[in-house]
Amino acid sequence: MLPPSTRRSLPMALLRAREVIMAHFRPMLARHDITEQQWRVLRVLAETGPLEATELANRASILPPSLTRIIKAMEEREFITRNKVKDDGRRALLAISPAGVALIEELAPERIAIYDAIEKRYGAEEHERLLDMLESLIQSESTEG
Amino acid sequence: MLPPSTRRSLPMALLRAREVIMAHFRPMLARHDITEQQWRVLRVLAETGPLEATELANRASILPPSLTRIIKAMEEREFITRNKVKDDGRRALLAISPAGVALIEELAPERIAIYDAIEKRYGAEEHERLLDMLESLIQSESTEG
DNA sequence: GCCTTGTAGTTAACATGTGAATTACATCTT
DNA sequence: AAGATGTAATTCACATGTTAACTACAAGGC
Repeated sequence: MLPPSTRRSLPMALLRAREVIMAHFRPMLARHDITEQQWRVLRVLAETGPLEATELANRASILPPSLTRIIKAMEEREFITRNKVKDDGRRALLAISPAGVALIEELAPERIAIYDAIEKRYGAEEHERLLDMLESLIQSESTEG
Repeated sequence: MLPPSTRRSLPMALLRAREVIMAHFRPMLARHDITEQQWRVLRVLAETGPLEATELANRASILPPSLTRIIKAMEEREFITRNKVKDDGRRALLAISPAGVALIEELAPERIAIYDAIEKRYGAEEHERLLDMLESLIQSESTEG
């Protein structure tokens, strides 16, 4: 089997695909002075409710050292809160604040419009199939292949 | 249309997919003390021949400021060379050195083995289809949708 | 109770991502 | 030829990615 060229390798294709998609969201995030990762943290907490750092890191696909810094910044801006867990001095519960919820709600319409535009350009069925295939790939690679 | 949950959004799926794939390559790169981006630069130059910085940045999907730093580091390690272009003092041609070629050749077998293992786990046909779909997505988003 | 082992989170060090500003050249215009 | 405009590359400032080391705490074994 030939070594894949950079023109057709899975890592490069995934990277570029993500770039072109995120390009549509960046202006929105920049206008509200939040990063892509901060946005992911907010959404996960909004959807899931309070979480400990490890679980939050997994769900938002952010590494622990990055999450530590992100949490600190977002606490200062009062988008999230942190409360120590009784019975275990190591853990802390992270939760979205009312201001965080407000930000999510403010951005919701634009966010939906962007997603819809992507679906429209690429095709709704293709979009669904692509998501299925990516999830399948993630499964095949993460379950001790 | 509902806002996509973090469990099924294209940006998150692309990010996670890339993570699980790259996890297989990182040990190899770490053993040779090169980063993922340095590896991309080497491969692009090996496949394409000498390039100017802008073209190299595009092909390797690396932003100009990052490329500046990467080039500097790789020049010091003598994996690449740089030659000013006559007639235009701004441009420089970047090329892979013999040591760079040697590194690529040394890693080739392991690289192929990793790709083959991924194809095997995920399915060769699925793999091809996924690449096609990703390229199609990139096209649909980059051509002034 | 003390010691070992394990776990959650943080810190440190360095590389890259990202957007904005800057420098060095080229080219165009008049 | 001087000035305006455009382009290639770099620099700056800050955020995140990444690995390794470290701290703080918990649970289990003796």
